[in-house]
Amino acid sequence: MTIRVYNTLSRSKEEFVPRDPGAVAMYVCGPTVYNHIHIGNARTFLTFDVIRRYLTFAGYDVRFVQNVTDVDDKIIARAAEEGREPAEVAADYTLAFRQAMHALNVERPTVSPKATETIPGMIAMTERLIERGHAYVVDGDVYFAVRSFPEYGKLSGRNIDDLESGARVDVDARKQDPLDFALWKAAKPGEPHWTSPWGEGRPGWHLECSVMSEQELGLPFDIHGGGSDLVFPHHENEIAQSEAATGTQFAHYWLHGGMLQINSEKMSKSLGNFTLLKDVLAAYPAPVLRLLMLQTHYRSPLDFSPDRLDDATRSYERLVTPLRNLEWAKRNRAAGALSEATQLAIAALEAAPGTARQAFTESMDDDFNTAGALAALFDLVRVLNTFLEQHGIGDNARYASRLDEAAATLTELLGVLGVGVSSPVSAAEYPVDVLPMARDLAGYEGSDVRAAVDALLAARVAARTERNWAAADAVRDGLARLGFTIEDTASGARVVFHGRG
RNA sequence: GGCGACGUAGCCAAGUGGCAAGGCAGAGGCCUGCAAAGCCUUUAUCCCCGGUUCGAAUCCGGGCGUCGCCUCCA
Repeated sequence: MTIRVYNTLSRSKEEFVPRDPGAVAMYVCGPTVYNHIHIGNARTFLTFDVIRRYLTFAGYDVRFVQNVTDVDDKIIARAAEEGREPAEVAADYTLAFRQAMHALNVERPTVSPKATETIPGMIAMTERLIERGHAYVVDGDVYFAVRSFPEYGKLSGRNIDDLESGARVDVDARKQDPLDFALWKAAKPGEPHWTSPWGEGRPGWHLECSVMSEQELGLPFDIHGGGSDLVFPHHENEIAQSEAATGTQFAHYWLHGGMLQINSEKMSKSLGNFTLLKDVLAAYPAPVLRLLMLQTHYRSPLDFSPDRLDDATRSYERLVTPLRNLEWAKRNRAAGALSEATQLAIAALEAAPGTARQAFTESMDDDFNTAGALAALFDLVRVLNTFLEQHGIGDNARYASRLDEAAATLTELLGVLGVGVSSPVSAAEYPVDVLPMARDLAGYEGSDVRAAVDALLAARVAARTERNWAAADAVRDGLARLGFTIEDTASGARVVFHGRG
């Protein structure tokens, strides 16, 4: 199997060949911890989580490095606003970031270095750059000289002269060239600072990624990822620093995720049109948000709206319902009157997992086409649903094992996308409001929510047997108000709790 | 102004030379007391105009429209 990836550096899809056979070294730019992350940030982290998971699924041993920028102008500004120490602000939002990533089911990086723990390496790289004539000192600041690196602009496809004609670069008379950027900044009073050969100061933003990736992965490493808004200047500057300092290629494959948009406009903190990840996850399960984002290719823009989250909720239901139906069918195996499956139906079921796996893999191999991969899973769902619809599970173990294989494949491949399918809500989380309802409608006097729901279902069965539709529907409507849906099956009624009424 | 993406059904979206995936919504049917879940059927002159080709959503040229980067930004 050959994986092809779109490389920003070459502007084309290339066959992915890692530096070391069987292993992948990847680096993804992490957050600057001055606020909670928004769902645009989350999209990028989700994208690279899926890429990492897929590479692992494909058999690679993935070393995944992601920095935390915990010293920066915005953190200092935020701390000043709140009358706190920058380190405190950074620590709080670092924790919040890790919690949010956990909630989104993003796997933890192999290593997650902090900028403040990488200061000696950054000073060393700055010294190397000065020695090699790529950087210069002015009043305690150190700047990288872009004109000293002839390949400057190769990632973003621009040249220094074009950039300068844009007239939006700041004019600082102390710089040799307006595009020169800070490797080291002299600290102003009250700012976090470290001792350096150029006086007390703090590192520039771009430097940490160059240093950490080299320290943790070695050069050149395989994959460098981030949002497409980091291509210029951040990633361009990383390349300039690292390659000027080492004379070695920095990273082989540059992968960039598309922007999340609101009303066709980029979501960003400066525009103020952002939604925080933690707020979305408070209202929708993580798999739903993941599914929404994975239905679009990672490099395309994705317009976000609550309506789309609702659509994704239904898509998610479609993916997990067959798993629920299969479990139900197994539990009630003896109860249902089940037809003998035809050879054709058995053949279809038998072929489905392999077909799905192949289609999934082919899509993912093609630059991580998650939308295509999901289509393969929906096709598998249809086969599973159709078989269960027409034949049930039967007592025949041949069906059971084939159904189990199909379900296991579905679960496994969803897992590669990080879309969890563990039973959404356990009975323990049923609302206590079912108790008074069960007392009124079913005469249930206990305090066990699960038993209360069972009693309500039994009362409804009794009412239906008597053709007392009003009583039966009172149970159904009452449960619906509490967030339960009743599903009548060939082997009895069951409830599905959605957690929201 | 420079550089770069994108425009496929009511909505979202995959597909980059050979009869247009998938999801959501809608319509009809099956099942149901009515529902829910599920199954079956059904919904596209691929932004416009030229060109290349036996054949174009796909390649080339020109329009129109939308977005991103060029400043902190995932």
